[in-house]
Amino acid sequence: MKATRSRAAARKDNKEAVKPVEDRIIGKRKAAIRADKSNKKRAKNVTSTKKDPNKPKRPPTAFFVFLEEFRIIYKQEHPKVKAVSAVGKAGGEKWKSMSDAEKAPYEAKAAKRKSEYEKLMEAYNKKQESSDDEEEVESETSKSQVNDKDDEESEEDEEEEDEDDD
DNA sequence: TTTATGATTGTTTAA
DNA sequence: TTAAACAATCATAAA
Repeated sequence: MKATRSRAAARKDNKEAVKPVEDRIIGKRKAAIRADKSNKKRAKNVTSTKKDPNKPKRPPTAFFVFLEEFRIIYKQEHPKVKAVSAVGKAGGEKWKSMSDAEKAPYEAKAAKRKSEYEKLMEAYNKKQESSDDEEEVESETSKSQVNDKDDEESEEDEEEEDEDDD
């Protein structure tokens, strides 16, 4: 019921309602987002901008980076839990419980991701410039995934920075 | 089969 | 500056 038209209505509603930001509005937002997102996955964009042929996705925030690990741990302790919301709630709670020092490593990682994101953005911008008239033929249907199995990204620059002095 | 949804917080972005 | 949108996950439900 909330889906479909809700996605548009929700967005508008929120705007008109102008409700507090930290009131955990969620729920509706994501619902709308999800709908749009899925749509964009197959189509193009959702709103704003014009069209992103291959716009880089936003880098995970420190919280998300932490969540990635937390999810694994959570699953280990709760192998029966299959709800994504469960991990989200638990992760969020823990995240708030963590200190800045604990989040530091996660933030560092997120920062790094962001760095790459900026780089991708540059390329993306360039592409837009190039695509000016050139209709980017999206042959994703054809290409899809060739699966070259070249996935070797063992470039793990490990930077162990244990800064616990405090 | 495929897409949407749910829940978390942080970052990003557009106006 | 502000408010909204979006980032991942994954099993399940609905169309």
